Amino acid sequence: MTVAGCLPKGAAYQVVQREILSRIRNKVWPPGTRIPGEIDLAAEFGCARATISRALRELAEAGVLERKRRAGTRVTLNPVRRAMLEIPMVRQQVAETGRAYGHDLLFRAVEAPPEAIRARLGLAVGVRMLHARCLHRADGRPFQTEDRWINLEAVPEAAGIDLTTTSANEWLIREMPLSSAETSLSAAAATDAEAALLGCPPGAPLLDIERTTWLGDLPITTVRLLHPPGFRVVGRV
Amino acid sequence: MTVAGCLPKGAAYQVVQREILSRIRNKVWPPGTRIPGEIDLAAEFGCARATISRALRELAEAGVLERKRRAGTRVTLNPVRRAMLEIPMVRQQVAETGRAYGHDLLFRAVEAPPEAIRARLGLAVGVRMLHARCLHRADGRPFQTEDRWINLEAVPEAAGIDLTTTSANEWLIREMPLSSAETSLSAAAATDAEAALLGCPPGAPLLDIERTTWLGDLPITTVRLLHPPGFRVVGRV
DNA sequence: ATTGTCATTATGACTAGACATATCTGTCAA
DNA sequence: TTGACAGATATGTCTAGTCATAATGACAAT
Repeated sequence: MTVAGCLPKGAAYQVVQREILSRIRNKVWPPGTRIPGEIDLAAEFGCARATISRALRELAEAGVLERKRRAGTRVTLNPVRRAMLEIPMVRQQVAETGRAYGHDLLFRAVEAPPEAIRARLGLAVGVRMLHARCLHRADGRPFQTEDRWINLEAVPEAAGIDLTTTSANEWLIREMPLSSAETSLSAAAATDAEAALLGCPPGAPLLDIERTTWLGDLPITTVRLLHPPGFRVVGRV
Repeated sequence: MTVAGCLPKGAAYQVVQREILSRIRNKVWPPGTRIPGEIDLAAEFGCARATISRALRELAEAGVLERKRRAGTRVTLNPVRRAMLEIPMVRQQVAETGRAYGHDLLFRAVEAPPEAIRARLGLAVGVRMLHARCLHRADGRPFQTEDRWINLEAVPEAAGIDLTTTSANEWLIREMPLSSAETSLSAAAATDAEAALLGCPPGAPLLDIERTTWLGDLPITTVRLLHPPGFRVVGRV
């Protein structure tokens, strides 16, 4: 672990990463600079090329560097801010803050989805889906409303679940692991019905999280989650 | 690239990842299962341990697996949904959709921050900060309001910028690369002043993105961005 | 001026083997 | 029964080297 006389704090590839980040910060390598190749850096840091390669690969994944074969490695010119949001299952989210979780099933039917939902999932005209509406509670108080459509062609078993005991979300996470999803966040004004459910005045600003989930190419479910005023989603970089 | 008779689609470590994901999905290895060790998998897939190691390491970073020395590798029991939001600079965000970007500086002063801001950044009582308010436009129409506080103790140069030509955000990204940040999203009702700026009715639901940035331990800036109704932030997993 | 060919070059992936280190387990002694 | 210690084990990291592949730039042919 001989890394150019550095105090060896942590693994060598991390020492390399810290040194590179420090050079970028201190404008030794300003944005846009082409930095030395892996072989040169390996020589400088006194380690194998694979070690440098790992350090650079991870920095590239983080968006700090841009790598291209033959062209070399450059410091990213216009870095994008990335926020990693962790959206846990409602039950855990509530339990983490030490409150009691509960949920009410408000509505359940197998019916034809509205055109917008059908198109979003790319399903055939005339398809019927499982539609469920639900209110999640923390210590009895409204925490989140859920309006979910499930593609029964992809998950026919979903038709048989007792949604009053297991929430659809939990069932889906347990039975359909590793799906890919698109999440979008926006602000919406509470309709009269939503206001009544969430216990806030009509027109109040709600945080609206919508998520559509696929397993491979197969659309599974799309859900709209509404949160009462004051709710925040926090992410760190 | 001999990977157990597989059609070699992509790199070996990716083939391994796909196979592992498929086993988890198909309940060959249900959540909680301890999967075979790296050496066994290397033998099964006919590749080196380093290749298996990389495949598993990345799946662990993605939250699919949990790894512990001596204890082995297990399929994560309660996977968390992660949404990766990319929040580009306003200028790019507007330009990407083919609209013309513009911004107006509404306010600029060096003054004492409100208590909440001061505490959020962990600064001393009585500190003075650069305070700027700004309206960003797309094709002339209001796109985003910005209310920013900059820690002049950390970035004294910021006092000298001409904020009418360069927006504070762009200057900070260019001059202070690689800072860490905490981002939070919520919904807020438009005040009368905000409504006037954004061209929406008072009380309209706005998406509120707040971000606080540090360079190491040093707080740099905190900003509140408000977006008119209809604005969405989209993230993929 | 344009197109095609080809060597060069830097990254990307991989192997076989080594040592490091956290952690679990069983054993033995206080 | 409890605690301390030693061994086993699985992951974590690293090396030195090989082969693969994408992109570039120079040069030649059209």
